[in-house]
Amino acid sequence: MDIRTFCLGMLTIKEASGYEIKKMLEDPLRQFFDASFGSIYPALGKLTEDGLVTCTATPQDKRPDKKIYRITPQGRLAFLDELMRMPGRDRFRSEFLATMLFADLLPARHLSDVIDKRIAEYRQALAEARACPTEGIPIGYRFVAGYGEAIYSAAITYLEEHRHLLESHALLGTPRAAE
Amino acid sequence: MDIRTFCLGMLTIKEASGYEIKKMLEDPLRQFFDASFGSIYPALGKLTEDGLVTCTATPQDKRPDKKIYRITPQGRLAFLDELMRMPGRDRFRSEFLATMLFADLLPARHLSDVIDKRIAEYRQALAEARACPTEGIPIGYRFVAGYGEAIYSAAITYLEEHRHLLESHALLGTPRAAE
DNA sequence: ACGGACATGTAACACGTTACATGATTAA
DNA sequence: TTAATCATGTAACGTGTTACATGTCCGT
Repeated sequence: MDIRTFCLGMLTIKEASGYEIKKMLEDPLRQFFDASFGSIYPALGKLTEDGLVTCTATPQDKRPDKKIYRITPQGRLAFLDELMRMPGRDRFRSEFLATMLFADLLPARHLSDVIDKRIAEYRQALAEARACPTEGIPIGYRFVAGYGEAIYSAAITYLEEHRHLLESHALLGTPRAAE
Repeated sequence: MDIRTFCLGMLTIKEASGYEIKKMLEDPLRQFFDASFGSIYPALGKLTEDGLVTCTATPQDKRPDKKIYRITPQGRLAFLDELMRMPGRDRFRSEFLATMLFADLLPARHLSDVIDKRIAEYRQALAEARACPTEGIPIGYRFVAGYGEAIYSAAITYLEEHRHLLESHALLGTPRAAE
């Protein structure tokens, strides 16, 4: 699902400006969804052109007009259409895992440092997922936040229980079997 | 970590052709890392230009030369340099989760179908992670495969235990609070 | 006869990020 | 005075995918 479609989806929940859509992607959802202004604003422009949303500019003193976008009936249909397609594969791109893949090349101290920091980040993500409000939001939000909790809990547990595999290896300076 | 660096990393494990690097990314690792020929071949070309790898073309009958790449000492240094940098944030882009976010817009049957299929896919991924060989590969490989197991197990459990939240909602046809 | 594995490579395209451009208000 | 929040938008850039181009061998 591209940003354009995702914005359209956000507008099924409530009317919003580009700025507000960006904010909705923070806190509980930022782990899974993210977008920059540079993609949101053009996306909203295109949706307006295509008649899937309407735009009302509200003048504000000493600021650019706030543009409130609302989804149209055609917009709802188009979004549903997109939503009914079978979702594609997940893509879990992780620089952390890429680093762990080559952990045997790293100094022991640095390795431990990287793992410590990542566990701390995951704890942070977990706390944010748990802070997800339980009212006034579609059920899907809670479901996704819960998914985040489950995944991050599992990741933390795994890292804590298995980090020694990499760390003991690093301390021993064991050379690779392949070399 | 971009594809170029990742190829360099693969070559720290053993010499390989572009085709072989692509194959190394299948099976246990494909969940986390992936790359197309369209990115691998140009990457190897650039690495050769930069002197980080060398290339030996082995003629084969009735086939294009097989080009074996080997990492150079400078290549190892460059890769280590890259590996020592703190890894950036994970990016978990999931069309499935994007769909679940708006689950309340979907017909109940379709929703169940999507969840069923996804659970089946995760089971498949889990089986592949478990099939990861335990010998002749760097310790990091096993660690990453184990991470995959942990994550996919947790995801399956979560989906099985919480899918009813979305499904009962869909059956009831409960309208959104926000509307 | 057809698809898949082997083997490399290029070009067009899609998609999103970062940096730039502008500017007021408010809290530390 | 420095940064953050509010508020929108464009252009350059990076990075990777898909499709195209070529051709053999092997199994069913």
